[in-house]
Amino acid sequence: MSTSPLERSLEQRLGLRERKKLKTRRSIQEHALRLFQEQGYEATTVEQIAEAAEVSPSTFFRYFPTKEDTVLTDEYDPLILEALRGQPAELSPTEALRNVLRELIGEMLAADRQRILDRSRLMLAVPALRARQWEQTRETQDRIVEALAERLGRPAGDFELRAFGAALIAVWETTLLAWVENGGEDDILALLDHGLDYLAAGCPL
Amino acid sequence: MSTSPLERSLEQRLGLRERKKLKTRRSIQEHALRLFQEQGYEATTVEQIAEAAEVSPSTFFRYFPTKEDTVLTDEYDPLILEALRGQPAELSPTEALRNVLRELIGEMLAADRQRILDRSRLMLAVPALRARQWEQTRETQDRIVEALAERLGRPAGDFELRAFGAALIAVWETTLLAWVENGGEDDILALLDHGLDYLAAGCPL
DNA sequence: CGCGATTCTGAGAGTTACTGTCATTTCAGT
DNA sequence: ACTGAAATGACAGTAACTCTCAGAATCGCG
Repeated sequence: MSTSPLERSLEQRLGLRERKKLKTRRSIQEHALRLFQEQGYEATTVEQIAEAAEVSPSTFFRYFPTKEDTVLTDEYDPLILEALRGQPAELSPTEALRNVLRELIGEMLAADRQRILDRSRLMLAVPALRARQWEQTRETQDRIVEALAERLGRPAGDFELRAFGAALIAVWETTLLAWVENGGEDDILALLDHGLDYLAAGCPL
Repeated sequence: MSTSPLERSLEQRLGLRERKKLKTRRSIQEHALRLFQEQGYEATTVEQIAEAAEVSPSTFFRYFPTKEDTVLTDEYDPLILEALRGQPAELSPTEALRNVLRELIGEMLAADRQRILDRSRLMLAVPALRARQWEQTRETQDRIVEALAERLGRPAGDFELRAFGAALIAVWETTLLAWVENGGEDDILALLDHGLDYLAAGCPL
């Protein structure tokens, strides 16, 4: 008697193969992050990580294209776009984005505060990671600008729109940086609001 | 009869050793950039560059700590600070920075337009270079913020000041990017003014 | 000019992140 | 159980660096 698809989706859901893959992936990532904390990022070799996770170096690279990717699996950026498209059309871009950021950051912190703080610290401390992170953020910025262009019916390359996106991301990065530097003790949402208000006021100095 | 220090400072100024070093450095850099243009950045190995410049790979690394540095020797960023400190104290930071950027970009373009365009294109096209460039720009941003803090008598870590610096740099990067994408045909100063005005107006959308 | 001290250079060996190939093992569906 | 597909590990190779060391070029001084 074979199990029905329904039962299986409840009990195991994924085949043994898939479960093993997920487990291996998590194992590699956890050992990597642990070793980075213990010995530093550069001082930790892929070989060590592979050994700790009990896989061969070849397998490591099948799961993570680069050593950096063990830190930089960024699940949040795609969510921003989704949330942005979900915002009511009558809101101005500024308001919509403020909502989106508030929502996501709220959830994010509630779920993972300490892990986010640790990872952010690592990313800010290691040049290679910082660089990759910025690259990723830039892509998100571009996609936000595209989404806004669509929303406003402006051309995709619109200069003001791009400047807006860049300035917004800059404020967000400043906020995150300030928060991390202060050990995660500030109220990051208040800080962000402050930054956005300041930006909307034309950055008076 | 020995030459006086004065004469030497006009005629050779530097010893043979120093002159050779400068020559070697320039040679390596020129061959590197040429090869990058011809075959692409990643496809060009340090060994090839060294061979073209008629030095050993060891020597290459004595002159440039990394392959990236052959492209990224950035002589402009330090000038910004100097120019900023030279601005009259009664100008607002915004005005002062606008002046500084206008001055420097004007000079820069007058001297080297095509080379700047080529190098910028390369830097924007190659991820590794983009990343390093951003890192460098960030450092400049930090120093600008420090200089402004001093100028205004605010604490160095002032959040608004940092947000200002970040937004300003973001607008500048957007400007440069738009200019390069359009083949350097726009009036970059007009574009920059537009961006700065837009920022000062609070990025209305 | 000559000579010792300093600096520059090239050769070579080693490390590490990554890529590609291929045989072996492990799982999935029948 | 059996077969095709996917995952794995061993291995070889590349390229960017790093370190060391011996020899050559340059400099400063008498």
